[in-house]
Amino acid sequence: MNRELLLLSLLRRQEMHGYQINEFLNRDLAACTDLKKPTAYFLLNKMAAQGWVAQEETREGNRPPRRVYRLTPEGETAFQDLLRENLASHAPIYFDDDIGLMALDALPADEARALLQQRRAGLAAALTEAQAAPPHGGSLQWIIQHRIHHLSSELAWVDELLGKLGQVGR
Amino acid sequence: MNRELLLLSLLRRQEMHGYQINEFLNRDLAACTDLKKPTAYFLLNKMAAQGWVAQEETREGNRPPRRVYRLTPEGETAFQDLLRENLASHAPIYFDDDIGLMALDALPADEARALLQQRRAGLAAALTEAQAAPPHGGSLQWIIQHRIHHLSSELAWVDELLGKLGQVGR
DNA sequence: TTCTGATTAGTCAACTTTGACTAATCAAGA
DNA sequence: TCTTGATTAGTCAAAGTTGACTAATCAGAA
Repeated sequence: MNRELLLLSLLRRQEMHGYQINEFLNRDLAACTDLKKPTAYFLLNKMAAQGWVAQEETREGNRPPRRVYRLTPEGETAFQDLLRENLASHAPIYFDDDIGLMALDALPADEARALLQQRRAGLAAALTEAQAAPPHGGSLQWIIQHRIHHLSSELAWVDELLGKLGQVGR
Repeated sequence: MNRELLLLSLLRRQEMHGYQINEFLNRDLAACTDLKKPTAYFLLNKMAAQGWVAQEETREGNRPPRRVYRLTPEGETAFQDLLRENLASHAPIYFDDDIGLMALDALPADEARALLQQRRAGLAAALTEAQAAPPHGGSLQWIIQHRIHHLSSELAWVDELLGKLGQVGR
């Protein structure tokens, strides 16, 4: 449902055509979601069938035609319902990412530590990059701050883990 | 790929039949993954076709027959490859959960805060529950500790957010 | 003038995931 | 004796997701 909410919240601010939506997803939201173009169209069509968004074909000058998507009143209601649900609940926290930790003993301790060091480096790089971006005052500011918060937390966790493994492993 | 890794790491420790696997997923791993029964069978069949796991039908006494899945040598190799990849990389961090924060201004500030308080309460309950479980020494210990770490971090984040919204909102 | 890349529209087949369902055996309670 | 719930096996249609692809217009570079 959160992907519908994302699209509805974009359209709520201003009507957009598909290319615009996908540019926004790729440019501004790439770090925050993995919603991709065919899925976006799939969901837009689904929501159009539900009456949450309306499509209108327009054309300016000789430019390629645009199909503009905008929110209907039903869409606004759905948006508010989804928003309330989204704010009130936290995502279940799954750690597919951590599954390897179930089987740490399958590798030599040295190799496992080296691999986790690689993970650490990747996290540190992502954190540096996220922090380097200029402070953002727009609608994405909370998401960006959460991302930084989370990356810091993950980095601290890997360090803690490496510390514990270091003690045990030698 | 991480779901394959999960199944392979289970089978690596001991061969298992489907019911056992799904019981383990529902009982012990429910908080860590959302891998569900039909997906598990789908992946087991796929990996069987790839030669990573072998199936064998057994029957004890009058009990219903069992189809036992076990790792092949190719499966062991695949397991190690996936494990190395898993340990060395961090999951991309997507915040479908946070999408509502893009549209906070769509609700009265008071209501938004109240909804986030609900989220906070849910996180706090999950954290209490996770911490209440007796310290776990088995293969899940790191995952459980990561879960606790993450829940604490999320709780701190929501508190920080509520603090900032409180200042702005009045 | 031709070619490349941005702008606009998607589509499609293949893959993955899931809620809901079927089917059989056996132990134990009512 | 009958019913319920655990143990064992899944299946299936429907929904969601994605990599790769097509098609048209226009501005600007070569």
